[in-house]
Amino acid sequence: MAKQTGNNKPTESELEILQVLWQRGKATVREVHEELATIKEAGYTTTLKLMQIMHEKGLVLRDDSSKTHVYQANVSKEDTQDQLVGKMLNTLFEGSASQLVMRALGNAKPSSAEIAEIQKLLDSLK
Amino acid sequence: MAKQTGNNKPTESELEILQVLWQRGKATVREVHEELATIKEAGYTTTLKLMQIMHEKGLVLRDDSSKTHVYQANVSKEDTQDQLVGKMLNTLFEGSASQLVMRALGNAKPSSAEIAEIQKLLDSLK
DNA sequence: ATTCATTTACGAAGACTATCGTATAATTGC
DNA sequence: GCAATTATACGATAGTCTTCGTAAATGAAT
Repeated sequence: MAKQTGNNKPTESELEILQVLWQRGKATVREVHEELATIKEAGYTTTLKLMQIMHEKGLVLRDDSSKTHVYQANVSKEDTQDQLVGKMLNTLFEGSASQLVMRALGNAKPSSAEIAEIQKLLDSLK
Repeated sequence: MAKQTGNNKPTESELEILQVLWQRGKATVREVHEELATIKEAGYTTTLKLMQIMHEKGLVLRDDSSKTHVYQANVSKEDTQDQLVGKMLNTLFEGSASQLVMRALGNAKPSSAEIAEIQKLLDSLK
């Protein structure tokens, strides 16, 4: 999995595609496209083009040994999350993680199971 | 303060400018520019142009009663944070606030004061 | 008043994104 | 083998963002 260097962050559309790849592991353009079709409108060639560009950028790997190419993510979900959360921390929360956490928790009304999970993490940080 | 409608989210550069305005309340282009100069390189007219565009978009208010215009934010920091955190929740964390919180906390090494603050919020949610 | 500095306004260039149409290549089914 | 389908490749377009040069307006200083 390629290390992310900071300023090659995926675009909105690329993130949607990465979501599918993270979830499925490997997928063809058609598969990704069908899944995206459930949440947005776009032509098949649009998805194709995006995935080709992502390949050029190194965001995905491609197996083109057979006619129908098979793609997979080349950046981890975790690295991507860290990268974007970090960016957000700097540009919107002055680097204060707790402020971000408060905002996220305050709005999202987490379930008690989620709260317990966070509690556990919090305890381990103390 | 104008309500944010979702798809008019500020760009990266616009966020930098909003940061300054949120902090100072009111500011001229020159003041914003000088402050931005400490963290990035850009010509004066670049900052000016950005702020003019932000004015057209309604992101900032402008008092042009004197030659040197005075700007202030027209979107609240809180609304903007909610908007972008919400977006991130959907596109990167499948809507799970706790996952986002874990990521943010896991990486940012919050101080014990911050931890205590989060603990208080967590207690109030239980 | 004329010059000088500062400010705004305007326009344009370059980069990047997202979108799609069309062409070409490969595979499948008769 | 040939037609139809499916996939990829390529190029073009429209939109947006960032950047800056240059011109025009305003105000200050001598």
